[in-house]
Amino acid sequence: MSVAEIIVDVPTMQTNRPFEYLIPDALTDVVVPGMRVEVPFGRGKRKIQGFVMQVKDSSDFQGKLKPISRVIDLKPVLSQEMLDLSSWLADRTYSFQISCLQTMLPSVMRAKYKQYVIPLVQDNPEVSQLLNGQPTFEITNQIDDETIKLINRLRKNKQVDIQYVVENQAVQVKRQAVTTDLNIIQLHEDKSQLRANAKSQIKLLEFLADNLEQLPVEFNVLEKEYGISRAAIKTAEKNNLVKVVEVTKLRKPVGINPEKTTKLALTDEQQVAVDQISDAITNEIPQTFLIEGVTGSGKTEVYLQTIEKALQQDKTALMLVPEISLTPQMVNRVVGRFGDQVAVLHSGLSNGERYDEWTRIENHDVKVVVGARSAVFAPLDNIGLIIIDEEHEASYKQDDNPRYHARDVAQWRAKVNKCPVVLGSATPSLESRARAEKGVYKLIWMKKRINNQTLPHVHIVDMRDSENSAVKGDFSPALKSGLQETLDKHEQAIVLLNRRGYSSFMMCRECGFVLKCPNCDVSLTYHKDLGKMKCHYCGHEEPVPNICPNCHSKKIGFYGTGTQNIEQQLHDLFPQARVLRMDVDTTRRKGAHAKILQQFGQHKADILLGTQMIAKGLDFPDVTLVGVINADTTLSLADFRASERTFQLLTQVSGRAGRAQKVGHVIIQTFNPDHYAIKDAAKQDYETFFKQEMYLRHQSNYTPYYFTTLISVANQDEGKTLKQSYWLKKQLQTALSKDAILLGPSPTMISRKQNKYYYQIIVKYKHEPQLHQRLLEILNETQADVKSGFTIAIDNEPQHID
DNA sequence: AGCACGCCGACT
DNA sequence: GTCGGCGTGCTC
Repeated sequence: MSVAEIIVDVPTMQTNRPFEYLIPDALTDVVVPGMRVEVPFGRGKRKIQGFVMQVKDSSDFQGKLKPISRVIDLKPVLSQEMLDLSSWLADRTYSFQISCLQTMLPSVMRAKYKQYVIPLVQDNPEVSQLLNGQPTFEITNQIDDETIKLINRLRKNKQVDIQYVVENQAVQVKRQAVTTDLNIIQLHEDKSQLRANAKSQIKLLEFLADNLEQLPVEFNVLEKEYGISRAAIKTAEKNNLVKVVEVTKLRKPVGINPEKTTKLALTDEQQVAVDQISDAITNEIPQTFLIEGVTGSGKTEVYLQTIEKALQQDKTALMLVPEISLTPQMVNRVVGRFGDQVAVLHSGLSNGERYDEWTRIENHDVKVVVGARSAVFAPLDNIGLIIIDEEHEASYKQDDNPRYHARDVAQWRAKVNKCPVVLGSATPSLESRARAEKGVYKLIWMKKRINNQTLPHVHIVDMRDSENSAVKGDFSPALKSGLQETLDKHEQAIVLLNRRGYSSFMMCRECGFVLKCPNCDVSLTYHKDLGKMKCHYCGHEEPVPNICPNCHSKKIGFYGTGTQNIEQQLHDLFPQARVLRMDVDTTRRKGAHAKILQQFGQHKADILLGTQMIAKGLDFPDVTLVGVINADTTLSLADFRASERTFQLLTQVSGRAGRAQKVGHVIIQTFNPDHYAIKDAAKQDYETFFKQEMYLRHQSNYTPYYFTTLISVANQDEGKTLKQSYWLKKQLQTALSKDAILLGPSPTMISRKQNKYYYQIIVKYKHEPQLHQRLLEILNETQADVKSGFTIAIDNEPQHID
């Protein structure tokens, strides 16, 4: 007897454990751990997807085992390492194991479920009407209640049945591609036969001649990278110049073959770093290194040379970068060094493309994977090195289930693969830096900028000063003249507006009324492009009112500063300057982000205006001025990481000024010029900031001195939410020692989102062996409430508290 | 999640 | 009496 333990695709607490299924004789030796299978589940004829966790030859189950219906994959899609990882992850993040398994795979591998009504009788008028001449009727979630009732009744009376279909979306799509039988001489001959105005044909033949060894090449590559249209290819096909074939395997897109780069000579500091990490790779030591390297100290070269080391030893390497710095600049540097051994997992990929990249990795076609957070689950074998660049970035933590931190996953995989982890940052997170202090991580300093570039001159502008507070707009005289000077010298400037939450809202000057979202407890923000008021949480839209809905006064107007507003001010102050705005609105479209940066890089604009996203890892040699409009908005948040985030942001953005030969200037406008986060950022002095911040974290019992767990509770009914919160707190109290600190319940900063009320409880602790178990029990005990619209979320080591 | 079972009220 | 409302509990 062959039995499989299977995690089924039903994300609830009650089904969050393996279920046993019989492996039919025909599938013995076919069903192996890590494979997806289709199984019957429940009393009806429902079929769902499941993951095989284990295969064994006996079962303790008392009832009758059902057999596996069919296998979805021919070979396992998850290795034993990943299966083990999913168990650990589920436990650590308090999430369902099925959710963990699914996050490890490309989204197209998630099963799609469909239900069809199939007739059991021929002559029922109601059935005939429902089917409407079709053999089956698909049940979608748009079907009205009446029809659902009808189907249920017909089913009870055995007039119809319901068929469940598990669909696998992950099929390799066939793509059209071009190839040719002609050789290079024939191609040139044919080209010369063409009419001179057959531009596309000439272009196509030239391309083919240049890339003969790369054929076949996909249509979409030709279209996107070379502007050769489908029509042109068809014409060429008609004239027997080319052949059109279908390809399943994704070819490496020809266009993004960047110039090969070679190793750069290392500075002493870089050499030390490379040597230490290489040692750990060679000796297979799962040590975590923290490279604390100022901007421009050449961390990337260290990454590249250590990756090379891993490859030399026939190992693979994984490099994580924040989504936002996954720019062509960055990617080209890696691909330039390692060529087609690299797979890049960026957000610009379609789901199909992502699946193709995943397949390439899974097939061992690549040795290096570069990607954002989720790339930490890349199906690499024999990993020799894991790098996490900009280690402090909050985006490494996923903010919905499973709430994992890529750093933790990386360290887990490092242990299994016996390889080092390299964390790199100019402004490490407090916890990482503290671990380095304690010797848990090995600290590597890189204090010198390459070519001894000088650090930018930073000027802090006190906005409380009379000359500054008297100004109408948001630009102090100092920033204005700084910008003017930069423009005069034909150099470029970056203007940072801290946080988008600070954008325009509507307030009545007569009664103080603020226009708010009807579903969420936030003010609506004005979107100039839509000409509407919009909620950032639920997407609710409404027209801009011209009289106050409360007191009917006409004195309702915009307040606050958004990027659009600042852009207007820039136009008014410097009419001749070309301004590029980069924020959530202008970068919503895929690829828009890269396009804006490219334009700016080509000096097609003088000023780049934007939010946080312009602060990261960009390297524009002509930028000599960075202006920060409002340094303090992140400071005033009621979050224990507020200072850390402010410091990191200001340090990062200041690092953008004056690379290459030119001296950079940074002008920071603030209402808190004496705050240590701002003063230390101005001096680019991480160590001083670290000491001060550690002292304050110690005072207020926060990370890294204490562990934190955030539990948030939500319900449509505010009273119920509060009652549940207090019950929860009491439950926790009984499980915790006197040393633990229990805060709340308190309403979240946005206390109502999508018509649900949110309350949170914070647990701060040093050693609470009971806590984990108690939280799991609580999750189990609250199952009934979850069904009635109640939610409970547990965030282990939250990145922000709001 | 989806389904059955079971217990209540208001209908032919 | 019975049809159908939803609360509860189970799924290998």
